[in-house]
Order: sequence, then structure tokens, then C-alpha cells
Amino acid sequence: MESNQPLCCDTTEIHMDLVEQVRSQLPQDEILYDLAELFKIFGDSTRIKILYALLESELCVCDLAKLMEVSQSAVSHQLRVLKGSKLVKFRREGKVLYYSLADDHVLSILNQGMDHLTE
Amino acid sequence: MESNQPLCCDTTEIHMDLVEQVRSQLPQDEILYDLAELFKIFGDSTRIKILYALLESELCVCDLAKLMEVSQSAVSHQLRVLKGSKLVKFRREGKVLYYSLADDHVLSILNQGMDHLTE
DNA sequence: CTAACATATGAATAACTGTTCATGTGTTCA
DNA sequence: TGAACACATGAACAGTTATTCATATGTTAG
Repeated sequence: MESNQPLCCDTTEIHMDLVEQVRSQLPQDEILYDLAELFKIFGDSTRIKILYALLESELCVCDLAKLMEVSQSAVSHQLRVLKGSKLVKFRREGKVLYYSLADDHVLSILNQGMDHLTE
Repeated sequence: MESNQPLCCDTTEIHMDLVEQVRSQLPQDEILYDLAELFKIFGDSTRIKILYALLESELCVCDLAKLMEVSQSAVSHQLRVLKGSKLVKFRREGKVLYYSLADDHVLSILNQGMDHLTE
């Protein structure tokens, strides 16, 4: 039994040159990490719904809360995340904060995702 | 003190008509949920890295493990997820499974994300 | 058939994430 | 100045997720 545990491809080193070549083409780890962080934002249905709503119109926090039937606090927490990634912006009018999409990359990203689903 | 806790916009109902109109434009909840699930896949740096690697070349599991310096098991688990979302496919050659991207939506989605980061 | 090996997978654990609850902040109006 | 309100935020809790470890599966060579 005495397993000397061949971790993976220990003997053959199947495609070591290819591995090196591909490695040299990869974006830096930090960039990949940031990219994952960005997609993580889209990976929550509450946030997706907020984004789709803002695609239609600028809305205030309580509009969003009503629209989505979740608490004001939950919406506010998520808007904070979206703000942090520069996906939404807001303007103040008295007590009310009106949120809107920061740019139209949001739409592009959402559309690409939809394309993959509906084919 | 006796808070009757005005949940949110209780009195004014600021933009109730607008809320209804926006609601009617939103995709179905189930679609939004599926879309979030898809983006969740992209929201992990291990999986992002796998996808970028496969963008360069078809690779076997242990190539990927070496390339990314993670365990074979971790790669295998993630490939399972990617397979489940039809983002990668594979072909068998003897004992070795070669993975590749399922289609070029993957590239489109990654590129849109990159665009948002690098502007 | 059996040993070797590439890969898959189930269980367990640690880290992370989203919501709720309670409360704080900033603005308006009287 | 103080009450009312829209919104933000910190702490806590529950649910989710990625990795590791151990082991199982499926294929090849002898």
C-alpha cells in the first residue's frame, strides 16, 4: 500500500512546454482576481434585479425596495456594493437619493450573459 | 418611543406609478436568477483562470493543476461546475481528458468585464 | 487480472456572503 | 430646535462555497 502519492502527472509531465507557454499568456493574477471580484457583483439576483431596474429608469432607494419586495436595508447594503464597483452612481435631491447606472458597460455585460442563457 | 416603524416611504409613496412601470419591464425572476447563477461562475478567480487558460489552448486536468499551482482535486471540482454551465467541454484520449471552451460567449463575457476594469 | 495512473467525487471544514435587526446620520419642515 | 423621514451602517446569524483529504472510477499496459 505504501502510497508515495503521485500527485499528478509526476512521471510523464505531459505538456510541460505547453503549460509554460499558456502561463506566459495569462493576465496577471491581480487582474484575474479583480475580474472575478467584478463578476461576483453580478452573481447575486438581488443586485442583478437592481441593475435591470436602473436600466429602465433612475430610482430612489425605497422605489427599489418596493419594486423588489425586499427591505430598505437590504437594498441599501447592495447599493453600497454596486457603488464600490462603480456600477451605479447617485444624485441627491433633498432627503432622497436617486440611483442610476454608472455607464453602459453594465448593459453590455448583462447582455452577454443573457446571450449565453438564451441560445 | 413607541415606534410604529415607518418601513419605507409609507406616507408619500413617492413614485408608485414609475415603480409599476419599471416592474413590468423586468425579466422574469427565474431568468434573473439563472443569470445571477451564470455570473456566479465567473465570480471566482480559480475558474476565471481556468477559462483564460483554455482560451489559449485545450488542456488536460493536470496541465491546469500545474499551470495554476492548485491541487488536481480543486481543478476537477471547478471543471465540474464549468461543465454544468456549459462553459467548457472535453474529449477523452485514453486516460487523459482534454478540456476546452464550449463556445465563444465565454470570451465575450470576459472581455466585457475587462473593459469595465481597464477604463 | 493486476498495477499504475488520470480524473472524479463525497464528506468535512473554514471562509465568505446576504439578510435582518437595531440604530446612526443627514436633510427638511414647522 | 426638534420631529419626521430617507437612507446608511455595524453586528449577528444562517446559508453558501472553495478547498482539502481520502477514496472511488475508468482506462491502459504488462
